[in-house]
Amino acid sequence: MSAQLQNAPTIAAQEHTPVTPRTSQPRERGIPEATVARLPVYLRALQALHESGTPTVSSEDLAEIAGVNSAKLRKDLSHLGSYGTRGVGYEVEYLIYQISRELGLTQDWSVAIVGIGNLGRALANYGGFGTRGFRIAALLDADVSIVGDKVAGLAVGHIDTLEDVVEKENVSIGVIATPASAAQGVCDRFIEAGVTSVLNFAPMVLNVPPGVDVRKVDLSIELQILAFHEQRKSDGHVESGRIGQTGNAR
Amino acid sequence: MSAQLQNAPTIAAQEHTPVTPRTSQPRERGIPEATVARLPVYLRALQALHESGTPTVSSEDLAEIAGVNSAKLRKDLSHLGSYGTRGVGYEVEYLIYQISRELGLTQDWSVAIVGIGNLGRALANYGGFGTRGFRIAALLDADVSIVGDKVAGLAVGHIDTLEDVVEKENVSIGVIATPASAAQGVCDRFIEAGVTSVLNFAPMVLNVPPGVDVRKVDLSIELQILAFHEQRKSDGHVESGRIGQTGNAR
DNA sequence: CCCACTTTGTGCGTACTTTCACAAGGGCGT
DNA sequence: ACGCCCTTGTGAAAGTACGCACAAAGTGGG
Repeated sequence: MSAQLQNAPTIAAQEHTPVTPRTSQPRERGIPEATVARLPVYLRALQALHESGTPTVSSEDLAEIAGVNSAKLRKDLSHLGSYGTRGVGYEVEYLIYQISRELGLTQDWSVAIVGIGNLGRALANYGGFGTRGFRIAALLDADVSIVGDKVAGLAVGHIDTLEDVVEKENVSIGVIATPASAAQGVCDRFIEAGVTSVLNFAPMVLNVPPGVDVRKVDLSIELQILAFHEQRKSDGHVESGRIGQTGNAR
Repeated sequence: MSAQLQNAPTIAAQEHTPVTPRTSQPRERGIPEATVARLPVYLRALQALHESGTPTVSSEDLAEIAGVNSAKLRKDLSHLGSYGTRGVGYEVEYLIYQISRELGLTQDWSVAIVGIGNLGRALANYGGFGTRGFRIAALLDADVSIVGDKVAGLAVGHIDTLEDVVEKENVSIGVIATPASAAQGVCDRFIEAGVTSVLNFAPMVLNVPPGVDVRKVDLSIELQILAFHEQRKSDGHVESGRIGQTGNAR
């Protein structure tokens, strides 16, 4: 056997908590976290299909592209509603819309990136943002020698303008790409300014109050997980690995 | 209510498969994937404690720092063996060694990064590598205009030397930081050259044969997951969120 | 209008995770 | 030495996730 982890979870939700109260409506808002994490993967696959002119797709085919089990994919989609047609499959364009809506991508989210080093620049230049419901509202850094520089068409602002930017641009998601030592401070300022969702690239656990979502992406952690599996392979174990691909799930 | 996801899983293992045959030895090699994903987080927390001169730490305190439930932390560590002392806690230095060993960080792993754009540079300059058992053996790119440039002290090589580098430097982990369109091709070459662990930053699912581990980190997927939760908050739901922090787990 | 074929949506069993709660174990003061 | 207090390690319960297998539901041909 073997393994394949594609999409590994080094990013992880910090915790959970029931969510979805006890209201119990028709189809109560209760999409499993694991499903939410895979929806973006399906969305990407669907967009590729759409661009290639494919009108409909079966769960089998879409699952193949997304790298998951087809039953899992159907169950995931069933949480959104019954958008498929038996005997036919799913209409690509319609499904793209439904998933986008569910993920909240039909509205625009303003993002502010703090820490414009190589990683911050990579993020700013990452094409996937603007095209998927996100708008980079500002790039901020503490280093005055780069403040004013143009990155991805935007002038880098000074970190001290964070609060102003958050308010004026209605920033709802803060991205931290600073060194670990500055992360908590930036995070606190984001929260103080009203931001309730933070994407943290700094290698440290952020301390945040209830109500704030933090997702963390840690490059070295991913490598460490790979090292673990790599070690196992040479340990003389007849292990199998993994295949399939979760989508950011954890 | 509230939430905090810290460490979210946008990175996800593609699949699994039993692993750990039917041998059943004393304490068979069977560390849960969820645990493996958290070990790097504990390791980082422990290293911080070590640097600040703390000799021992209780599961309660370490869990607090790492952002997880203390019972979970104890259970995770129990998979490695009994390295704690009741009534006292864990000896920081000893635990660092044990986790490092388990993760395979006591040996050096050679890493080759392909795609030296902003992201590739960010990765190359990321301090967490060298200090944690990883050695960047080569930086490769297809763009001849940057081949030869010095990045993080290394000269960028041409992608055509990939096979040579993998063999000479004994590369065991390949990092793909290229555009999506080039990712599969690079991945195939890595595999053909003998690499069995790949860390993919390109926004696409890689197709790999059994025996190869692929972990994927997708920036836009993380943002989409945050958008989903952010949307829920304003949906008028009295949701709770999450707290705690998984560590790259799936 | 009916039948054969295809593909969805899901009930169900299994496996994995998380968390609680507590017994077992070790240190320290007296 | 004894006993109290603290913290680990873990059994058991609860919650989640996964994937199989199949009934339900459309499609299209005859």
